[in-house]
Amino acid sequence: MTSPRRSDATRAAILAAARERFAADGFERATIRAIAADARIDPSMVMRYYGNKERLFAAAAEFDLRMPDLTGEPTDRLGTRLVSHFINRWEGDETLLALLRAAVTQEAAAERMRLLFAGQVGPLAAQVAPDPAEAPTRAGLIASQMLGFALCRFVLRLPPVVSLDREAAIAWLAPTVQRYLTGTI
Amino acid sequence: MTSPRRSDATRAAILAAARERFAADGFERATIRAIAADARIDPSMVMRYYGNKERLFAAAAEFDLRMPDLTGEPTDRLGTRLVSHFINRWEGDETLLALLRAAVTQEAAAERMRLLFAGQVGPLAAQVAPDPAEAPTRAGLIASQMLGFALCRFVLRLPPVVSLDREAAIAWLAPTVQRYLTGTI
DNA sequence: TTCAAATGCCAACGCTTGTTGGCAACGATA
DNA sequence: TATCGTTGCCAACAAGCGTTGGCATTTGAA
Repeated sequence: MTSPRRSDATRAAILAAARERFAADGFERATIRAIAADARIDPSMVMRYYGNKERLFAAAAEFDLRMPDLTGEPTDRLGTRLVSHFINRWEGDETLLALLRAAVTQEAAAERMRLLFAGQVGPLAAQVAPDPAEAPTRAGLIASQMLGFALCRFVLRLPPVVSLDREAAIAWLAPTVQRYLTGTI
Repeated sequence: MTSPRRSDATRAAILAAARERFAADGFERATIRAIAADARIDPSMVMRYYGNKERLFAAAAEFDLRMPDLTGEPTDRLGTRLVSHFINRWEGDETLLALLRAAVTQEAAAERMRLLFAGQVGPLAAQVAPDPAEAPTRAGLIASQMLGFALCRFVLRLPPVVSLDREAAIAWLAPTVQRYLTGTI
């Protein structure tokens, strides 16, 4: 049981600013100075509370996919449920965007991304796939489609992908994910 | 008709080194000094021949998807043909990898990626899609899957995606691309 | 009231970066 | 041979970066 510190508000402000900057600019273009300015504190405070830039990123990019429990869900609705859930997670929390932007050049961020999909999508695939041994492959394929969609929509901003509304996106992507999850090759 | 210059070999060496570094490290982590060292010349030569780092990248990331002519191809083989072609392009030329890594943080690279898919996949989709007006959307969806696959395989290196052999990758992805190209929602 | 810990800012360090200007060697042309 | 553009390197610049140490102020407990 740790008692709340007076600096908790500062720590939180730093973390929020860091998430925003990392999401918008990526790891190397987001500077400690800019993050500190956003949080209205001195850059040296960032160092005191988080040690260095890498550890700050590690703290700011803490993320959980919060995969839903799909037991009892009709098998043919799994794709729709999953795509809908992923879009929710992407749009409700910019941390995943920060993670994606950083993972392209930061090995530590890439490793976290690997753990995220292997550890959270993998088990879900193991539950519903015809052969549980294929679960990692199926999780990887789902990652390729959902990360690719996020890349095109939020990072590259391909106009036709940006302008897809939520329902159209689900209608297009759900059958793909459904097949990666339960279909046969 | 421009006559060949004595420095053409140097220019080519710089360009080759730049492609390699940009592909491996991304735009900001690839330094002019490192590129010059790889090319075994002085950093100032890079500036003389390419002006600045952005123009060097623009020259190094010149790329064409070389989309094949698919007229006369059986409609149901389009997905396979396309996926196979994309994998060839990815594996045969690291320029596309450099472009992807840079596009995540460099607006100019992102713009080039947008033009690449709108200008080269779009027209192909317009030929074979049920409704040509949907061509941009279909091209965007194909981009989301193929870029997502490349992201997971070459950049993030998700183990199950890396270990997919060529045939398995085509078998999984081709139906997806086929549906994005010719299927209905 | 006293005092030590916590909080915050300032100024500066050392390093790397992209970029520039000048100077020597070379090579083709006259 | 004399000349002039080309090719290349060296040294240095200004700017920005992550990071550090010291000093003032505030806070909460004794």
